[in-house]
Amino acid sequence: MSDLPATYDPHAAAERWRAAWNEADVYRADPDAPGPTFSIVIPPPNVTGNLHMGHALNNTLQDVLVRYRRMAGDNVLWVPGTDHAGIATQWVVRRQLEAEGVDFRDLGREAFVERVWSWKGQAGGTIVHQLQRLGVSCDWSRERFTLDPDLQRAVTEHFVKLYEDGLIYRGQRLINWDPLDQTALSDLEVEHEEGAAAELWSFAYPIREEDGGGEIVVATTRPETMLGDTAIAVHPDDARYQHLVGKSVRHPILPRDIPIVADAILVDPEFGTGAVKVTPAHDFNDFAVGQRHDLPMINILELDGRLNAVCGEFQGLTVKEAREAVKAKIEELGLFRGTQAHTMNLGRSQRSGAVVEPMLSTQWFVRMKPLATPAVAAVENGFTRFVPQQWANTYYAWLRDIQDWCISRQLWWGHRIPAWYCDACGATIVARTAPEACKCGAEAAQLRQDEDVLDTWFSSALWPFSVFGWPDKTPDLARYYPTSVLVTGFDIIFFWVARMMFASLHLTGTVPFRDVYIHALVRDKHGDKMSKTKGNVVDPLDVIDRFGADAFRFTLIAFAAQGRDVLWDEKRVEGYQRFTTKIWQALRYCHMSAGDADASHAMIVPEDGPYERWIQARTAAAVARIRTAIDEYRFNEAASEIYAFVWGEFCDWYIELSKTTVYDEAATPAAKAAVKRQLMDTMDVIVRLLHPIMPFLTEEIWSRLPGREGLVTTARYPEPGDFASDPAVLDEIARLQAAITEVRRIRGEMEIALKVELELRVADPALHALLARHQRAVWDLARCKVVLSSEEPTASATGVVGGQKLVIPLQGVVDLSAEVARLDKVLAKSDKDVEQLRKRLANPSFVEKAPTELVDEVRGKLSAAESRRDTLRTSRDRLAAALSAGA
RNA sequence: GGGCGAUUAACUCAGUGGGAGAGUGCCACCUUCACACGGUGGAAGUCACAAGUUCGAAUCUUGUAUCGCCCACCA
Repeated sequence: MSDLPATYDPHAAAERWRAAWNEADVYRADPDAPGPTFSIVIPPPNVTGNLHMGHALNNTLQDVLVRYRRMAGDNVLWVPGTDHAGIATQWVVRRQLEAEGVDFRDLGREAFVERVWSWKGQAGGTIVHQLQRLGVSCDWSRERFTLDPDLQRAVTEHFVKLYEDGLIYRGQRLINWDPLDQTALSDLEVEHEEGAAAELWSFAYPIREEDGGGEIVVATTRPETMLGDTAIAVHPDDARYQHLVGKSVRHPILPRDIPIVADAILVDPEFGTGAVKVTPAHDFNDFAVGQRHDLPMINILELDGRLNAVCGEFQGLTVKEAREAVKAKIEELGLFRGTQAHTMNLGRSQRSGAVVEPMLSTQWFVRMKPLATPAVAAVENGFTRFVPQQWANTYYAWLRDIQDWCISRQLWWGHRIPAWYCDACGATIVARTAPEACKCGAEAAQLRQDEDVLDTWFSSALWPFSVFGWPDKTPDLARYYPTSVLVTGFDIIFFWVARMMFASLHLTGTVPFRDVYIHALVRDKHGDKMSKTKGNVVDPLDVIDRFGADAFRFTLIAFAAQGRDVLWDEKRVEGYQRFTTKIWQALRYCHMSAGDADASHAMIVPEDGPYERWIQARTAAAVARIRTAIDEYRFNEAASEIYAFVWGEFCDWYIELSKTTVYDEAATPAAKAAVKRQLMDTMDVIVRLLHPIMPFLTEEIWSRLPGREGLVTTARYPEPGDFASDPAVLDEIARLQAAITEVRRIRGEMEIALKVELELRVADPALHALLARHQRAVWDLARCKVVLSSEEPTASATGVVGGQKLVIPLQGVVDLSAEVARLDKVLAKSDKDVEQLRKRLANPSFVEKAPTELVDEVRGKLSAAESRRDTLRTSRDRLAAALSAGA
């Protein structure tokens, strides 16, 4: 195999293997195929989206699970797709039209929606292609879009069912209004900006003359809303105001009187003046007061956020302008009563950034309490499990204190609400298909469908089963639903996870997924959230371009410790890119030394040498640890186990040990064949273990291993039982490694080059026999000749392995005072070990109460440490004495 | 106001009851026939602080400090 390139080209490999997977159609699921079922639905990215670090992490995690389960023999399905993302998408196209000088409203609904679809056809696939560059193994034949006809049908079914069950209603309520997008928003779509500077501005309402005159002072951060005030509230126990309850004040600007009411819930008598202006149509707390006291609710705003006709002279002003104008007017009327600095939280639309106005509006709502209760119970009872578990608390907290969900949006792009209003009788008809006629006899022409569309998340909530064709009973639904696991970020537990839970429970009678793996956010290396304004955004595609998808994916996985944010540090990718190089170089070695090896897979254990048995036993242990780690969603652990095995055991030790045979001209062909086969077999195992994390590299290597058929992506994932375990050989090689390391340490610290050949004297026959058996390895790795001898020349270096002394004569090799200095250093450590162990055993309650095995273990350690210390000390003293005698 | 999380080597992070690890960086030596994107060895930490539980605490409890996030929102 001399045609093996000197380096790995991740880009060529990605191209090649993506095409090969497609060609072989290996990720298409078959509901009739055998095996345990493993299914995942992708968190559908917005169709307008571009791949960001969050997507990269999220999808790499899913891909690791999916590739692993597939190789492990499961019947795996990973459903991909995108979300129509109502507001976001409407905005993209709206801006495009504006750039062309067209106001989207002039285009009309039908033409606009058509335009969005055509945009989707051209540009909507961007994120899908970007995901593919990451190497994800979705079943693309099952790709779904939340506005596909099937999924629209599911949404309609969802709406109608909830309506029929009394869980959806239409009503006039206070909602969050985005004056820029001119649509209602749910509570979740409003983000609260903390600590906005504001002023608490006080003014007086004059009490009616017939009620005794005088004034009552209120404070507000929003003076303009006084135009919609319909009450003044005071605390019922507040002595200052008790006599005024039931009386009225005169509105200083508008021609109306306003009652003074007592409300213990709203009013804190300690705060401000203890009197509160009440604007039920523009404040959530005030709205509740209005309901309690049956107050009129006066809407003062147009849909674009400007003041309406109710406001008289202020009509047409923006809220901001009106604030100043009202203040000026009140000062002019002599009613201004002072101001003080104040901080408040400002609600902004998540999408548009506009300041959200609480507004009285007729909208559709989902009654949440009856839906939330079973959703909480399902997690409490373990039908769905959060990983890490702590996120269940977040989920509970939100669902237990939930408000009704406003689901109608004043947009054109989305699922149209399946409700019709009869012009003749005013009836509301909710139906799965457009009704032919009204009960009152009115014909279809007199029925108008609701103009609004549904919150995007109303359709996302169905994703785990709508993608399978629900409400039809499809084979996919039967086989793959409920899904195995949902992998997502904590930021959408409320938006999405909770909603999928209650929608699934209500509509399908089952939880949508067994596990929810919640991963963290990807931040920059300082822990800051990546954002365009901060300019710290890392583009995953750029990382892939520079380092390759394999190194990028490995980095994400290695960073993905449970419950922790991922702090992006490019240095780490560089490190893992080196890991790909290392593996590639290992492959080159295997080929150079074993290119003509027998291609057979068979592991013929009895004929194998000790190093082959050793690496097999180590492989068994590594495989077990790696499988367990992935099974338990400890991704970073799986990554570091593979890394440590490949680099620290296979490359550092097995490959080096294999050279004792590979480069030994005297070795028998059978011995060489066994080593060559082992090299290839271990590469084979490594590549299969690593495939879920580094799919392209491993596929490339697999294709270059002799005798391996097909694709690694369809190969079997290794199991610990595939490899012979051999405790005796593990112990033997551990001693060999310890001896080699001890010699290397002496060489390193005393700066004795490897080309200086040394003698390694061992007095213990057993240890000598062991090292002599591995003389070739000791020679290759430490340049020592092993000798059985209890003679210790004064000029020697001393080491200890397994309680036995190693002596290395150094006469003429090195300055012996260096060995004294080295031994002093080692002794200091050794003394400390002994001291610590003694201290532990000196504690009677430790000996008494700690488990016997542990106490025995510590005793063993102590005697080993003491013997080691004594050995070293004797040598050190002898050498020091000789030196001073000689000097 | 309520809740959650973090604080471990210079840096980025693992480590959920038995005496602290990795990668990067640093120092020394080595161009030895897979790899200098390498090898070998080394230095480096009162595990934020305080108290408690325990024979034993980075790990469990409580408190404190600092940082971050989520929820609620006294006008």
